Amino acid sequence: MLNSPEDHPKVELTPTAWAILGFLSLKAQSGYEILRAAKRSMEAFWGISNGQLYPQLKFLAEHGLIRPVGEAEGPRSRQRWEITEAGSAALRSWMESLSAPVQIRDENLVKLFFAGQSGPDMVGRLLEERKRIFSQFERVIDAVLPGDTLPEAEQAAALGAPELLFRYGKHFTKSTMRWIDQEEERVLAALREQTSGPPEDEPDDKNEPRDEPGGPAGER
Amino acid sequence: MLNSPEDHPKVELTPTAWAILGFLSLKAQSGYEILRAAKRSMEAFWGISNGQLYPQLKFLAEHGLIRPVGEAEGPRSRQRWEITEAGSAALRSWMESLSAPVQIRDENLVKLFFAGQSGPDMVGRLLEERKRIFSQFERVIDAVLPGDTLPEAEQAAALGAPELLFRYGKHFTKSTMRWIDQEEERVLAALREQTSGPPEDEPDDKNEPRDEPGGPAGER
DNA sequence: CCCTAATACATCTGGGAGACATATATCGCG
DNA sequence: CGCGATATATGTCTCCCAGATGTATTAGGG
Repeated sequence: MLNSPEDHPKVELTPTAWAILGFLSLKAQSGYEILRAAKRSMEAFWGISNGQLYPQLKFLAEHGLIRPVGEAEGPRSRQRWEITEAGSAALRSWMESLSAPVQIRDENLVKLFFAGQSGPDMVGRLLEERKRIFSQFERVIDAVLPGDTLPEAEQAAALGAPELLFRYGKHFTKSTMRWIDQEEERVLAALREQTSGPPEDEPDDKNEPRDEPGGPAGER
Repeated sequence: MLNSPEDHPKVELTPTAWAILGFLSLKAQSGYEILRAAKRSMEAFWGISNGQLYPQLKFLAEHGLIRPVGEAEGPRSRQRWEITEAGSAALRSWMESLSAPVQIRDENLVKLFFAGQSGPDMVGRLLEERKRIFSQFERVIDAVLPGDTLPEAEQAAALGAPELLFRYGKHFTKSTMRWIDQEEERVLAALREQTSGPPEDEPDDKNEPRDEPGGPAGER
């Protein structure tokens, strides 16, 4: 047959391209539909941006991993795409390849890192903000499984997703919230210490929050 | 005096620039030292890349938020920097400003999202990989607190960090590992179901992993 | 039939990661 | 003392990516 795997020798794809291919493996759809599906289903753990999507669709088509289905009704009208045999094969081999390490960018945590210098109440304020951030995060997660309004094609893949992502998101947010509560107790303890003179005892923990030697502790 | 806050009206800084400023608020140091400190202390939750660091140092100096201390011994030799008054003020107002939402890029999770189509054992393989990823992650976290080898200046800020980051990292990895174990039990259940005919009962959970209604379940 | 909004695709700008390139300091060793 | 190897330190380049913005198309209401 025509499309042997050797037709398109081996192309390096960007992670975004693999994700696009993944969505097209669920069903044939347009770029815009991919965008919305990605936004609803996995925005929390993986972004697909406008600026990457359309060039990548073109690139994937050029390399025979996807093909247009039907005709675009106009130069700027909706165009649906479907995955090819070669695309499915590539996708499977991607699934079996090593994944990139998890990458996190957490500005609130950076602030917390430096907040020690500014005293316990700065830490407290940042923990409050973190609570807000993660309750917002949880709302995003909750939108992943809005009951039974999911399109059929995604329900077909339900063994892995989106239920799995939903469960992970829930686990993740709940666990983070618990950590914040623990840290807030620490802050309260530090504040008590500060107002009532510093006693030497410490609760049950090995990492005692040691005072700065001559530092800018009580500058607020 | 000369450096009133109005000298440098208001500049938008990149998140990386704020982090650099934060490290210089701990102590005067060179770009390379910042790089190493960031790598050791917060690589897991915030990256500072080579390509951003040196241009940003120049930018911060131009805007009077940091200044060189001493002289560079040669055109390409070590140059130490210290934070200025204006820099400290800017840093504090950054700490009080709203933080960007947490951003995560988790390729393994994307694969898991699409893995349902490929059957339970693909999910199982990906969960195994996830375990490896997070045990690696935990080793990074463990390196944050290597006993007492931390430089003094960072120990001075210990109320917030690096102990706080260490605790968060530990909490995060342990929690993720627990989730993986739970999901692996699900996979085992699905595999049992697959080999011994599908019984209708389900363990105690509300999100039952439903079979695909005519799908490519047993294609391996 | 026009106005407006939603849909859909496309482009642009700047931040960020990592590889690579270059320059300097240090150290072992004969 | 000299010389290579390694670690330190700064600088540059490329590509990926997010988000903003721009523009064309479609749908709906009056």
